This record gives sequence, structure tokens and C-alpha cells, in this order.
Amino acid sequence: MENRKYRPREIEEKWQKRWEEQRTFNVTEDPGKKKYYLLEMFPYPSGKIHIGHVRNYTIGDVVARYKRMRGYNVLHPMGWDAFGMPAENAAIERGIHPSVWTNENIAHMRKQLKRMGFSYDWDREISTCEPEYYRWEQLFFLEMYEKDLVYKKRSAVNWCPQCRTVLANEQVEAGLCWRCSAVVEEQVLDQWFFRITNYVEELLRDCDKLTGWPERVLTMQQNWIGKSYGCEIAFPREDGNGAIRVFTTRQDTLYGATFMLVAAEHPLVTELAKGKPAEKQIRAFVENVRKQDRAVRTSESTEKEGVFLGSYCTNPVTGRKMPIYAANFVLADYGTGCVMAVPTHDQRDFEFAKKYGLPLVVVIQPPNRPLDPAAMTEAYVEEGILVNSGPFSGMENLKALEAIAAHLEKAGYGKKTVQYRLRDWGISRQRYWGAPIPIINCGKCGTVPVPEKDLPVVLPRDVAFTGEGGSPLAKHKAFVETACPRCGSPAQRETDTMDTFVESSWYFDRFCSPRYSVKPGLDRKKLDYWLPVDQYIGGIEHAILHLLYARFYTKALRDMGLLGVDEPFKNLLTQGMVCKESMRCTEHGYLFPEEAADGKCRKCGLEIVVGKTEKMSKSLRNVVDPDYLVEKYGADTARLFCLFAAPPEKDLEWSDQGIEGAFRFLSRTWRIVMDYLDDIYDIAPYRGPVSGNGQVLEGEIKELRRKTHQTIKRVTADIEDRFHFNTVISAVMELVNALYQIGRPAAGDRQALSVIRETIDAAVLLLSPIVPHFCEELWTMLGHGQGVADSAWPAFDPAVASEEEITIVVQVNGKVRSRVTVSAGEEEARIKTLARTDGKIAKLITGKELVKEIYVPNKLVNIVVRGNT
RNA sequence: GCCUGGGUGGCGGAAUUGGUAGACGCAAGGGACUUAAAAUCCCUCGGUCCUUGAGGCUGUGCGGGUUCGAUUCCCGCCCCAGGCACCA
Repeated sequence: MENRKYRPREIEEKWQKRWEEQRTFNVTEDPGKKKYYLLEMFPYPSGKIHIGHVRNYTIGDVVARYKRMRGYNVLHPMGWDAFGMPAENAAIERGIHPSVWTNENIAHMRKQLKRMGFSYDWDREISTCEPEYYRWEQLFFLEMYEKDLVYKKRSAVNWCPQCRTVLANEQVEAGLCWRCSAVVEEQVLDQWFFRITNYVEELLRDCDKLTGWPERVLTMQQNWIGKSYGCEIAFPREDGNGAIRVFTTRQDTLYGATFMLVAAEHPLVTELAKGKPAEKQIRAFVENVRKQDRAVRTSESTEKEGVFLGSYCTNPVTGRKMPIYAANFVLADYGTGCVMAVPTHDQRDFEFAKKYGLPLVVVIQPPNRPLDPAAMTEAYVEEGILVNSGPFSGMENLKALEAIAAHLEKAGYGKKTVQYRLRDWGISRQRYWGAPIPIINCGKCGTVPVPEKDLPVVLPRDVAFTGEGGSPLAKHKAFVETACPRCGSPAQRETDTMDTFVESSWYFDRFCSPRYSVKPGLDRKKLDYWLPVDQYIGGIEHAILHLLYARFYTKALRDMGLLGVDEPFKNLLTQGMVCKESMRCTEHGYLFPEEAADGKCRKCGLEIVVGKTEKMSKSLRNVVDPDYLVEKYGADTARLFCLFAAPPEKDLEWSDQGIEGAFRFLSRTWRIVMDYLDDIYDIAPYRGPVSGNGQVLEGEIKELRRKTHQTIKRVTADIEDRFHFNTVISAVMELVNALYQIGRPAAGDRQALSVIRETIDAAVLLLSPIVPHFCEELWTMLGHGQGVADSAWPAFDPAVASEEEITIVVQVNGKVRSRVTVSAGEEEARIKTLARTDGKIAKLITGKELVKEIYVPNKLVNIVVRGNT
């Protein structure tokens, strides 16, 4: 009996070794089998995996193993999103080379993932920081350059004047540099952009094809793209130098436009300010606004500020002379960067007009009370009837939208247009640890692409990391100095590297042919077999950027003929964040949970400031390393617990309360199997007649069999329809509890034992995607020759699963007052009679007027009565 | 601020299409076993009131509404989380 104890460590090592040796999860294309490509978002190798990863990858592994048991040829790969800022920060702070740091992290995390028993095809492992990977990305870049899908334009970055370096948004804390606390400035640089806007209509339209995506993600993407219909209207400048063009969706309010607003950083501002007495003041204002955060600038609560530019333009329909102002709340990169201000019907314009004493003209009247501009305390933004609007007065404002647009077009003052909120994707990073952009800048020839034969442009290793003075690459002479491929004269290499979102926009393609080393790095035949990804699983945090970029990139690669799908991810499961409060010591900054004890910092003993609860991330250090769970309880318990805690899409505030319960359940299951093992080893699962007169099972054995089939049904549906593994686990827990509750049959009662055998086999199979090592071991002990991973998913018999008796709830005036038990299939009339004559119900309804009776089949009867109680 | 979600016992959660609120588990309390402890097994467990019952009332963030019936649908508010284009 001693060798029959549940020893997770031993079992897990044994099965992990066996899966690896037998290459259980390595796959190749097999045209004879249905394929299933299951992908979890690959991790950034930050150092250690945390509970968020465990949750994500366990969810994926359960689905992968489940689909395998269902007979699919499952591709389930894993790799590393290996470029990124933290590696460079480590180099700056600790003098470790980013590649060393990254590869050490990968080695450690790979070991951790292997210890979790995930069913990956490790032969396909890729790491995006290797030239074998990014060389293809550089090739795609050249192709995109060729097709004008990539271009250069001036664009602003965060600049720390003290460190003389570019900062990521994350490195700016309340407007200050995170390293030196200097006030962060804005600097304009020439940067590379992908023309994602070329695909904007397709990206929007294809949302309809993504029926396997959560509605909320599609809504977020659509809102992000932000298509709006409106008009572009020209307001002639008083100085005769052409016109100011604005985009508006509210052309119905055009007759109420009394002044013009221009984004502070708009080139027009400098142009108009030139030579004016207020030029200095205007410059100062612009400088000030540049420093304001974009979110702050556009927030409703921010004080509206502006400065008069000393010039005027004309409202094309009213002829009114409109003063031109630069304003803080107008954005340069949306629409035309200029806005016609209608203070009576736009709240921001209203506040601005009040502050600077600008005129108000009401053009929309509400139905009930006429508006008096002098008495207005806020803008009227609802619908109404047009007034003061020339030929359009008297029209409903929504109807006037179309009429005014048509009028403007006819009169030549403007045209109907469509605007998008989506901007082109800036991919330039002034950093070392990323894929080099394969471009050479020549003094004579300008921008010259690196010839294909010279790819990859490999990141040089020997660079110095100081965190100061901009990109380390720019200071690397041997890298920068080169010859122009076109004219041969001395030229400089581009030193910007690509945004790491570029790597994650095609890694799922590379997984299909991870070692393919000839152009274009993607083996079309293999891609055609595996793509699209059937199920993609990852955090909701990626709902917009990563997923939108990957969709765009897929379409771009498709148009290069490299792959044959329009959309990369057929089905998407967005898991909720695993959150935890962050902890901060005034001396040592953010602390890892293990660096804190009793609210004090372990290093210095200072009181800890507990921050808000946020998603686990390395930068906040609010991460929980799963090692201690695996160490103490084993990977199976850790997997079980992560899934049992909540359904996948829900956010989870981490607590390991309950981990004991998960372990207890496995031990309990193990024990009951051991208890029956000798008695059922030679007995086949029950296969007797299913129902009707042939039904020979009685009492609790019959009930157990019903419960078994009900459990298979429920578990299958919960996995198949909604990935709710928490309810899967409770269902199996109930089945195991049922097994404990029945009286132990005699050793010779082969019929009863065969039912128990069926129950135990089913429980093991149902749990096997969740706790695979545990189930493999039990499956072997139960005498099955084939591994559980290669076994078929169990089927249920609906006849066995169906209940013979059902409980009908009886309500009086909507309140539950009694219950009656009837046999399944009992007639409605009989059930209603039973309900009315039920003792408790009869007491409540006698002497009262029966208003109506509602019957919901198999569920309830609601008797509605009127009268005194 | 804007966009997107969420809020149910002491805790994690269940209730899948408007139809029994609280499955399953944790914690807690009680009991059995034991010399003892651990482990295990069994029972109780939203709140409240009384007449302690097959009892009444109440209860799914807050306030309203629709309905025979609302955790579920609608309106308003509060709080929490994700994203906001250089964290990934």
C-alpha cells in the first residue's frame, strides 16, 4: 500500500520525461486529420513566470489536450517575445548584456514551463531576438517599403533633457523622468511608420467575420478605429492666403460657428503668429501646451486655454468674421487639426467662449424651452429644431446634417468626408534591443533600403549601456558607418529599431515553419495547412493594440503572397488579469511580495506603502512566482487551483487561499481509486442496457451511473461551449463525492463494480486535460495500455443521463411557496392541478380570485391571485 | 477624461435563454476516529424576527423602472479593473 500514495513530484517528473521521449506532442502536417492550431500569447522573458502566465498557459493546455482527445492534429507551440525595454534597463542598471539577460531568463522560464507539464511541441520554440527570426521581419520591411506601406515622418517622443535620451510612456511618471526626475520634454524626430490606415476599411469590415471573438473586443477595436462621417469645410482666411479646413461631424451647427480653434502645435500657429505683436506670448503658450499630457489636454475637466492669433477667417455660410485661436484641447493629428467652434452646442467651445468673451449664437432650439444665449450656463448638445440657419431654419437638426452637407458641396465650401481616429503605426524606437530597421541613409541618394542579400542586419554585440545620450546603436561606429549600396559613398545606417509589436504580429506564422531558412522564411504549404490559428488565448490587455497590429500585418503579408488568410485568429479567448496590490518602500521603490514582511520592507524595515491592485507585471513587482506552489503541492495542484479559482475571462485578485482544497481533492480522488483498484482492475466498465424495461440497475448504483453520464455531458459542454473549467472541476468533484457516498458493494458484485469502474474511468478521463500527470498515473494503474493523452474523450448516453423525476417549483404571486415532484414528461394540466392542491399552496389561495396561472415546462408554476391575505 | 468590462455569503465562485439565489470549494464552528496531534470521515454555516416551523420577512454595489416573476432587461449613480497608440 505504501507505493500507492499520491506523490506528485515523482509522478510529474516521470510523465514529463516520458512525453518528451515519446515525442507525444510533436506534430507534423497530416492532411488526413483535422488540424487544430492552439496558441497562447507568447511571454516576454522577464525573468520568472508568474501566476498570470500559469493561468493563461493552463487554460490553453487544457484546450489543447482536450482537442487531442477529440482526434484533432493539434499544433501547440511556445516561444519568446524576446526584444524589449526591460533587457536594456537591466543592462543599464546591472551591466548585464541584454542578450545574456534575455537568454538566462528564457532558460529559467523554459524550465518552469516544462515543470508545469504543458503539452508544447518544443521543437518549434522560437526566440524573436535571434537573427534567424528577425531577418525575415527585415525582409518584410523592405517589401513594405517597396509597396509604400512604410514611410518616414516627423513625430514627437518623450525626451529627458538630463539623461539626453528618449523615454517610453512608462518611464514618465507624472511628467518626470523615472530615473533622474527631470521634467520630461517633447522632441520631434524623423520616424518610421507603417501605413495601417491603408487597411482601415478592411480592418473595420472584417470585424464581422470574427464571429469567434468576444463582442467586447470587437467593440473596442471598432471604437479605436473610430470611423465618423462628416464634412470638411473651408473657412476663407481674411489675409487672402487660402482657407482653413476643418473636419466636423456637426455641420448642422455651422451657422452657429463664431470662432476658429487650431491645435497649439499646428504649423498654422507659427505661421500666423509671425511678426504679430503677441508672437512671444503665443510661442510661450505653445511650449506650455506641448508639455501637457495628451490625456490631460483632452479631458473634460481640464481648464480650456487658448491664445488669440491676431487673425480672422470667414464663416462661409453666414459671412461672419471669426477670430482664430490656438487652443490646448484641440489635437493636431485628428482631422485637420482645426475645429470650428460652436459655443452654444459644444461644451468645450462653450467654456472657451465664456473664458475669452466670444459671441454665442443659438442654432438649435430644444422643443420645450427656447434658449437665450445670455442665460445659458452650459452648451445645449441634444437634438432640436434649427434656427438662425438661413434656408435650413425650421428643420430637425439630424435631418439637416445631410441637407447642409449637400448644400456645402454644391456651393463649393466643402465636401462630405469620412474620418478615422486610427493613426498610422509608429514603429521607430531609439533603442538597442530590437530588430534593426534595414535602411541606409546616404547624403547623395537619401533613404536607401539594405539590399536583400545583405540581410540580416545583425545587432552588434559590443555596445555600451549608460542610459544616457540616446540609442547605444547610434554611438557604435562600426555599425553606423557603411557604404551606400546605390552609389558607394560613405553613408550611415538607420539606428532606430522596430517596435516589439512587429515581432508579435507574425510569430504565429513562423511557428508553422520555424526552421525554414530560405526566402521568405515562411513555408507557404505549411502555413496553408495550419493557418489560421483556431484558438488564440491571451490577456484582455491586448484587446486593441497587439490584436489590431497582428490583423493588419496578416493582411499585409497576404498581399505580398506570403500567406492565404485574411484574419490570423479564428477564435479568441481573452482571459482576465491576475491582479495584486503593489508595495512600495520609500527607500527601495517597488518590492516583490517576498521582500515585504508585516507591512515592513525586509531590506530597511521602513513602513511599506500599499498601492492599488493592478495586473501583475515585472515593473510593479506585484508578481507571484508559482514555484512555491509547484514545490509544495505539484504542478497538477497548481494547474487545478488556477482553473478552479474563476472562469478564464474574469479578472482575479490573487490569493492562494484554497490551494489546500485543490490538493485535498486530488488526494481524495487518488484514495478512492486506490480503495477500489484491486476490486475493479479486472472488471470492464458497465455496458449493460441503457433504459426502459431492460434497465437492470437499481438504487444508488443506478443513480451513480446517471450522475456519471450527466457529469460527462456537463463537462463536455462546459469545455466545448465556454471554457468554464471552474464548473468542470466542481462537476467532477460532485461525481467523486457521489462515489464516496455510495455503500461499498461486495467484492463479488461484479455488476455494481462495473458501474464503479465506469465512473472512475470517466472521472480520470474528464480530469486528464487539467491534471495530466495525475491522470496518466491513475490510468496506467487502472490497467490501460495506452496513455490517457492518446485516449478518446468519453461519450455520454442521453438516455442514461436523463432524470426520471423532476421538481416543479410552485409560486404564488411570484414567490416560491412549495415544490412538487413529478415524473419527467408529466402533463401540464396534471402538474397545475398538483400545484393548486398542494397543502401549502391551497392554504394560500383559497378564497381568492385566480388571476392567472403561468406554467414554465419542467420548471415552475406561478399562481397569480388577487384578494386579502 | 474617453473607450471596454465587472460588482452575488466571512472568502473564491455557481445559477448557460427573464423562472428554486448561494452548486462546488476555502475559512469558521460542532462531532467521530486517536493516548495525542496530523490526516481522514460526518454535520452546521447569507442576514434577521418570532410563535423554533415543511415558519415569516429580507437579501445579488446604490436608487428607480418594465414584468406574473429580475443576479439576468432598461434608466441614473457609486466603486473596481483593462486599454488610451514608446510596458508587453
